[in-house]
Amino acid sequence: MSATSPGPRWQRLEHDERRRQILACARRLFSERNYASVSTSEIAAEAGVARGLLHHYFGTKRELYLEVVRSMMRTPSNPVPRRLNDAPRRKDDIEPEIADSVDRWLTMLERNRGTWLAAIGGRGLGHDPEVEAILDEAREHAADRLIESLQTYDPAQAPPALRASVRAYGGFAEAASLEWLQRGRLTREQTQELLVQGFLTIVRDVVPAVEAIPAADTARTAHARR
Amino acid sequence: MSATSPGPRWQRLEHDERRRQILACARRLFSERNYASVSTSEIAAEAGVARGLLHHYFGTKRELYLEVVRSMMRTPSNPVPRRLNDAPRRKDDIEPEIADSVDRWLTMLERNRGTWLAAIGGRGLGHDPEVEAILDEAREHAADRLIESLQTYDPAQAPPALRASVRAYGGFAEAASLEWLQRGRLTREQTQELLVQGFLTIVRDVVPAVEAIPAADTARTAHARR
DNA sequence: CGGCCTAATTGGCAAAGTGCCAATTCGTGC
DNA sequence: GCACGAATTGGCACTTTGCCAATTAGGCCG
Repeated sequence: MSATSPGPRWQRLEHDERRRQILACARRLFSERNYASVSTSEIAAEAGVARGLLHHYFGTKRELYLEVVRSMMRTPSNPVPRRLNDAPRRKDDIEPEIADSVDRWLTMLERNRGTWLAAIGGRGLGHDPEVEAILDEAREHAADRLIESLQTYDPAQAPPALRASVRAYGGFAEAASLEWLQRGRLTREQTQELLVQGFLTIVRDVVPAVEAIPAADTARTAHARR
Repeated sequence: MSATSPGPRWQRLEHDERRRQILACARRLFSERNYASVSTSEIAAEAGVARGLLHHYFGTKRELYLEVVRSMMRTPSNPVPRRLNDAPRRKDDIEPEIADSVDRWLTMLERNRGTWLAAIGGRGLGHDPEVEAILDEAREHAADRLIESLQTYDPAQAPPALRASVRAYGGFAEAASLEWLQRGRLTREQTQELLVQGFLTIVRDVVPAVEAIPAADTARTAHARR
């Protein structure tokens, strides 16, 4: 702060290093708030550089943002089995490998929790709590209706694990519908079959297996007695 | 433009009607491009009103945007069974009702294709092709690895329906993981079971049923028609 | 050791966008 | 027909973004 010291007013960094530093700051800010409410001045201040420098390195605010999205996507979004060794086997014999790959993937999620939630959770970068809340409410409502149709639980008192499973099926249904409407890799008839059979097997076979596992016993699940 | 005609320079509309008109214009623009690249001036021009009027009706650009999101969410995101009539029945007996509800839901999707794709497709409003492309590439890559692990097809030559089903499972996995990491309705053990059993039943039981249905003859058949 | 030379970095300017409010204009009711 | 209220406009102040010329750090060569 003392203007008497004749030291350099700013430090010169190597190209890649400065770039990484700015990117890291932008990444943190974009993870917390949505695109529009993060200003380039703010990112520059966070990185301790002049605003013009961002443009020198990334061109425009949008390009910087896209770079952030790319860096986030380095962490996978699905369980990805490690290359299976040796001989081909029957499909119904792959359970151990799948279980293993899912396990490794979940461990990865636990470690990169923050990053993954910022990238995938909250639907794409630019984390926008209000928009999220609106979408979530609609999905939760759909889940209620689906639970109702099972005629086993009152939606308000269904075990959290069941509700979560139904929400997972919702993700399944949305993705399948996109494949039909947007990418055309499914016909309508195939989509229908996928959704119906998917629902039945999940409800009939998968959910009971999940419910057999002890639930988290936090306050939230207290009312959903074992 | 002729200043000679003494007619009113602008027309006065009833509160709700003007509001709906502006909302419709905003909705169209926000469906086509992302939030930041749509300006309030543009929306106002589209609606044929002064920019200040938007603020009179909606406060800020962001509030207008949130209103658009809400209006989009009136169309459901999941198949929602109609209230099941009469007596309770066993879970394994509900297939007809589920099939029916899925069918009605798919019909609704066909009718509201544009709206639904804008709201759900591309993950949330603010349709951003570049961001979408980045996320899609990551998910497609994960699907490749998953297909590899089945040791039945080379990922590059897998039938579109299989690839689509795997992508649907990806949606399932992401939603389940959010339930664990974000909402805490699943324990890690439950998530593991859900993902493993979900994968096995989908691959073992659902995919074969889907593949038994004739595929679209060309890759983009369904996609190409408007 | 000292000046030069390149490239990193800054600071400021112009254009565009947003929020807001006072002034204006339409239309209805008295 | 006139006044009053609500709808609508237009413009002002402020923030943000994109850009570029000027400045300065710090390595290199003599």
